[in-house]
Amino acid sequence: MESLPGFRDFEPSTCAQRNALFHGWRTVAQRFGFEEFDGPIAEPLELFTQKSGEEIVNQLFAFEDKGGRKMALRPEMTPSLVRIFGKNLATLKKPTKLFNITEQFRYERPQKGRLRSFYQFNADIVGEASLSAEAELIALAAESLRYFGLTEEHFYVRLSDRQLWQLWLKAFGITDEALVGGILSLLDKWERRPKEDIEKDLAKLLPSSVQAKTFFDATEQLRHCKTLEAIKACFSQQATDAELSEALRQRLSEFGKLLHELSALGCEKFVAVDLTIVRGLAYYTGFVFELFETGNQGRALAGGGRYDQLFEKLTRHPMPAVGFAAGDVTLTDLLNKYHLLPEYKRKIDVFCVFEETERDRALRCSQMLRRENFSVLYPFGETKMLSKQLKKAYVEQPRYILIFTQELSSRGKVHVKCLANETTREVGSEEVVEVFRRERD
RNA sequence: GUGGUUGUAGCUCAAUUGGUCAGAGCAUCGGAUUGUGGUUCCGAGGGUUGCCGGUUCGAGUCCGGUCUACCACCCCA
Repeated sequence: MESLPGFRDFEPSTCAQRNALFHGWRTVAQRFGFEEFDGPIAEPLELFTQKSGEEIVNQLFAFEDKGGRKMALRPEMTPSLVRIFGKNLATLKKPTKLFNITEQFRYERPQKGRLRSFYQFNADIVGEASLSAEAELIALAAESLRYFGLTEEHFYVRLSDRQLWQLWLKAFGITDEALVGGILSLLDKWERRPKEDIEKDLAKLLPSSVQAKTFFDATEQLRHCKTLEAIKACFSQQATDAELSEALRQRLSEFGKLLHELSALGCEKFVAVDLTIVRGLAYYTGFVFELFETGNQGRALAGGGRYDQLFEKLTRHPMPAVGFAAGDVTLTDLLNKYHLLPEYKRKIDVFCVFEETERDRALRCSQMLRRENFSVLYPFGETKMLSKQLKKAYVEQPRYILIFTQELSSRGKVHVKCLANETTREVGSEEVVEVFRRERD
């Protein structure tokens, strides 16, 4: 029987790779002082529909329990985070820096870089309105990739700002919230669809005062801006009133500060201003970013941004927050591509082989060594010839082989073979543990 | 959810136009080797060719359906 579509089996070698990812993520998050938390793997369905709307249900593993409760496997961690920490926001330390490594589930068609069950590294800063939070999260995202040996040759951060986009639309007189959302979602698929289709959709959305063609060309120009100066120049081509100019000046100043802080954090090599990133869902309120392989092959390695209104929406209490998530599927693909995931090999310290009469003695010794934190194997079942046992022992490549024979026991000795230098020592039976303790140091 | 490609042993792959085609290597287990050394040699197990149906004297091979995987859409929290 096979696993369900989009679900994976983790045999020892792939499980070890997965755990290596988890270890790296956890290590780096702790370096930044983020605290690990976790929540239930399933939540009330309502938690997800409140945040994302009813349409989300057909993308969820949603079902009813035997008590008729509507529930769903978690497709992301942010709603749980808001639920858990929204309970006592008033007493929450600010800022609170949180991370977790969770299995998540989305009912979608599996394809490259996307499965139905996957793991994500989530990091969030709650209770910090300043851009220092964005800077630190982007730095954390970059460091979590650097940890595995990836450099600016392999990946980069595309940094954008939904507030700039709102200002841009405002310059065209577009302020209606639903309309802004519609155009932002159009921006999200801008380069994946033919120009004519985009213009057609724009013509339907835009107020009659704005020509689709004009808007498209100007927006196309803004999308390609690589610097803040270019963005400023782009805006200045539009007729903007004093209020808008001042708002733009302030926002560009914030953007500049963020870039500056990222430089101080040693991330200038990784970060590119890139307004083509807007991110699909509407709850992002400010800076947004996505990490990609250089050349933009494949899906995003990580993505996130500021969501200052989500707490209020779900708990009625306002609370600024920024977060990102990085998935294991795209990262594993990338690391495999550059051979940055080591081959897994079980590490055994000691393999015991013994003559039939010495079995109990060998097992006693094995257990003493295990209690001293050494990994120890010995053959199971019917005792075979020493030569056969040794064959098995060598396959495991232990650091040492312990040999127990009747003849050695009669003299109170065992043999300790060191595979590294092919030497054999004769050691007193009672000293074995002490000898290994010394070896360890 | 829509379209395209695909499927042979645990893994990687063979099998002429439909006709001894169900095979090899790796891996696993056993023996050679009745007591201190891996690499050698020999052998064994393991597949209703994804599943269901159809065409045919005969299907791994052709046709239809279905499922999986992959790719492109939709979506991407």
